[in-house]
Amino acid sequence: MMQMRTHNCNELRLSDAGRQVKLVGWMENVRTVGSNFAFVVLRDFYGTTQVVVEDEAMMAIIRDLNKESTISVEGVVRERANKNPKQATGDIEVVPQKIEVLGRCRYNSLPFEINRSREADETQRLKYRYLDLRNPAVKSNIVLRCQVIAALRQAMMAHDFLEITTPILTASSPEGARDYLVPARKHPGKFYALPQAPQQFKQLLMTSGFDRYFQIAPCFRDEDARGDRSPGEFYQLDMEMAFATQDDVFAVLEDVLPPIFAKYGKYDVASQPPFRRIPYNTALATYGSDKPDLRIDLTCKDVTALFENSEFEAFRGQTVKMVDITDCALTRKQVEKLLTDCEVQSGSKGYWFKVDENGALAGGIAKFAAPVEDELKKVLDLRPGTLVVVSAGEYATKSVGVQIKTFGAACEGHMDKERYEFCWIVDFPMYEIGDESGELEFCHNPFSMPNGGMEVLLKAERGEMDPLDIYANQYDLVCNGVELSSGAVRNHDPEIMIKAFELVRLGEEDVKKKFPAMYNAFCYGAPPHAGIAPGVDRMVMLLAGESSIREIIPFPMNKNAQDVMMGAPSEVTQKQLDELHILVTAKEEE
RNA sequence: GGCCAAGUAGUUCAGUUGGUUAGAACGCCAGCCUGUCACGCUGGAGGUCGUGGGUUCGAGCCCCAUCUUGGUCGCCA
Repeated sequence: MMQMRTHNCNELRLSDAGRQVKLVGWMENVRTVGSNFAFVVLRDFYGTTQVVVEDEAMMAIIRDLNKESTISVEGVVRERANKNPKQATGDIEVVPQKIEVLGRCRYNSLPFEINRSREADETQRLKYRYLDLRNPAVKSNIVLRCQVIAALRQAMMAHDFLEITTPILTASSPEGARDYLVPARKHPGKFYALPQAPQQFKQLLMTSGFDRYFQIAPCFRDEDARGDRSPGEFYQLDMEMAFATQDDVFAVLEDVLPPIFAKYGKYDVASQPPFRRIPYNTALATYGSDKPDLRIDLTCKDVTALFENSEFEAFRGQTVKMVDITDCALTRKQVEKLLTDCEVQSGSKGYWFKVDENGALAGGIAKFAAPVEDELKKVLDLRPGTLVVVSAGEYATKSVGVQIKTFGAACEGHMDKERYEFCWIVDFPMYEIGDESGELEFCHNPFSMPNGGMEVLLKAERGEMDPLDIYANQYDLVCNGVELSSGAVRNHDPEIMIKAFELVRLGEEDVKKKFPAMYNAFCYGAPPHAGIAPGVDRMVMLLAGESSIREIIPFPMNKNAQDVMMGAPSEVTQKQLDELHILVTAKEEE
């Protein structure tokens, strides 16, 4: 036989009995029964097949091998005496005539057991990622990732989008996150930057006359990690459409995403278009979050007015928000534990009271709620069994958002977990008062077209309207409480761009300096255009039902942006530094 | 950078008010077992309890510092 294998380890069935075959794979397990009889589990990418070793020559080879060695097994397929219905190949086994060692595993003790690697310490898993990935349960997320990306590409092409790659080595962008810089050998003292997103390139493509662009785009941002945010690099389904409105962008994603979520997701129900559209301010007021989880049926009510003169100091004169959770079976201890969890996440203390079986307010801060019980009943459902959680103070809005997500997940009957709920968050404010400067600043990004265009900017300039009331044609796509992407109708008009900058005390020179290529390009006739960029990693994470983004990245970095397997980042030679004209002024302690 | 949690055998964990020789499961090694499939049975090896200091007659446990990891806030237009 010339090929290395005739079948894979998930292929042979009862009908193959008697066939001469050759399999290859990893020796996953050996079960010896008696002294000259053993079952060997052979595993490859596709599955496992049992090899039964019955003679001394074969036994000698197996005894000499550590688990996880790769071997080739040539032999005959035989019907099993005892079949295993749990295994796809459980009706047959292979009786070897020849076993060849292909790659010896030199260690009889591994950093973790392959099939239980998900329970192992994460640093060990990342250091030995190639072993971790041998676990089919770990590998399956990477397979899923591949399938999802292929499906996205196919769907985008079907919608007449062209995939165009944009530069990885580009110019540092003055706005946004910290850049990853790359020293330019031929230009001492100058640096390339890795793109935080292909934002400017895709807008330039629109200006070039490409009508619909997309890219599975690598993006690089030097910011700290989170559970759902990988440090350093991530991928976006970046897209942009010329002569398009917000509705056009929504229509494409509402067409592309639900079938992919339904097909590849852990849950088979995905909300159907059109997705709910929730104005940013409404989302904050109703859900305490700009990324609400619509699987949860809880909302918050602002009861600030009722506690203006409260005896409770934490409420008096403060913003007070309440969430009524009907039919809540949580014990007092559980409630307080959950509130502590919320406090860790939001940094703001939470309070509670409940309605007992007689309809009386009890527990927690009931004493302070009692004086306004009648008024509370008008906005809250205070029937027996209702739990009310409360946030107060400067950060009440955000705090109540954390409470809704935490208690919604913990309380029976308030969250239908097995589904994907999409919504658009729309009408983001264009400007805000900066925390540090105390002056008007761009709230999100200066690329977005203000809702109302030049007219509203001029009004604000003349003092006829509050600039804080200007909304941007900007939107977020949210699924199950996860921000999947941000997008906008872009500001393609240099005049409006300059005016938008003038409101934050900048001018034409600043626009030119910050976005020279885009500004110049827009002066040659630009199409109105709009786009969005859903995060591929987060999407796969939702589909896989994982809570850590590292589970769906083939070779993830740890929280501190290190690749412990490759040893990155690492020191480089003095010669390399010299070529790059780099003087290192501080070093990390070894 | 702040806050919270964790760090004990190769791995995952337990370890009582601070008190004898630090345990279990899995893995590993040896022996037994001719139909296992999370094989089984018997035995064995394997520990500077993250590191350094302190309190104490006595510290895995208490205190301080430090390191590492995870979560979270800041940050992420």
